[in-house]
Amino acid sequence: MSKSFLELTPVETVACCSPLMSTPLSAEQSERIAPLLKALADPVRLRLLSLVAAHADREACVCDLNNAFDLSQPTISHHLKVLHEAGLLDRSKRGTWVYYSVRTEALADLAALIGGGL
Amino acid sequence: MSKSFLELTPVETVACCSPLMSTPLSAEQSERIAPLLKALADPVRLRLLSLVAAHADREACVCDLNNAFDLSQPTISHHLKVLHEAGLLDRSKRGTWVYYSVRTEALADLAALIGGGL
DNA sequence: CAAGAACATTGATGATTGTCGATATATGAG
DNA sequence: CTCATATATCGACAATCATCAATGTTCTTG
Repeated sequence: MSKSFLELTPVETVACCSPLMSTPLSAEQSERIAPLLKALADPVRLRLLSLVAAHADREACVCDLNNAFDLSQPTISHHLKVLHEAGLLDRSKRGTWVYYSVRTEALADLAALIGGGL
Repeated sequence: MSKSFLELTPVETVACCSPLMSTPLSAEQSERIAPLLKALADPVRLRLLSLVAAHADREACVCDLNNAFDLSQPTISHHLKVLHEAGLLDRSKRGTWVYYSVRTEALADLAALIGGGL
C-alpha cells in the first residue's frame, strides 16, 4: 500500500514526479521538493556533498570534513544535519566517529527531475 | 580565448564543472554554483519554471503566470527576475507583454552536475 | 572512575529573503 | 494627449538562515 501524499518525504516526492519540463508541478509538489534543493543551495553544503562523494565508498568521517573548511565545527555539524535531514546524506556512527555517505538515488532522482524531459 | 574564471557566470561555471560525484568542487566553484540552485530552491520559483516549461514553445507571458498563484504581482515579478538573473529564464518583450522562456541548456547542465558521475 | 576526543545541541546575532502596498515606467487604445 | 493595462522597482517588515562561542553527550582509553 502506498503512502498518502502527505506522508511523503521530499526525496520520495522527487522520485515520483515527472520531470520539470514535462508537466507543471502542483503547488504541493513544489513545496515538497524545494526543501531538497534548498539543502543543496549553499556553497558549504554543496562542497560538503562533493567531498563526501569523492571519498572512498562515497562516505567520509566528519573529522576529515571539518578540516576542509575555514568554519567552526558546530557550523559544519549544522550543515551536515541539514543535508542528512533532507535525505541527501546517510549517517552512521562507528565508535567515536560519525560517517556520512551519499544517498545516490536521491541525487539521481533530483537530476532526473531537473534534467528529464529535455 | 576563454574567459578567466572570475568572469564566468553561474551557468557557465556549471557547464564546465565535472559532476558532483566525480571530483570534489573547489570553494570557488561552489560559491558560483550555489546561487543557481538557490534560484531554484523556492516553491514558487520551482513552479514558475515548470509552468513556463509546460507552455507551448516553453515560453509564457507573465500575465498567465500571475493568475496561477495566490501572490501579488510584484512578488511574481520578483521571482521571475531571480530566475532570469540566475540564467534559467530568458526574457523578451513583445508589445505590452513580457514573455519568459526556459533556458534548457542551463537546466541540462545543472542536471548533469547533480546526477552525472553516478 | 577520570580525562580527553569526536560530534551534537543551544542560544544569540547579523545578514539574507519572501512578501506586500505604493509607485514608476512603458505600451496600446481612443 | 489621456486613460487603462502590463510589468517593474522601491521601501518596509517579518521570517529564515549561516555563523559562532559555550556547553552537552557519547565514546574510548588509562
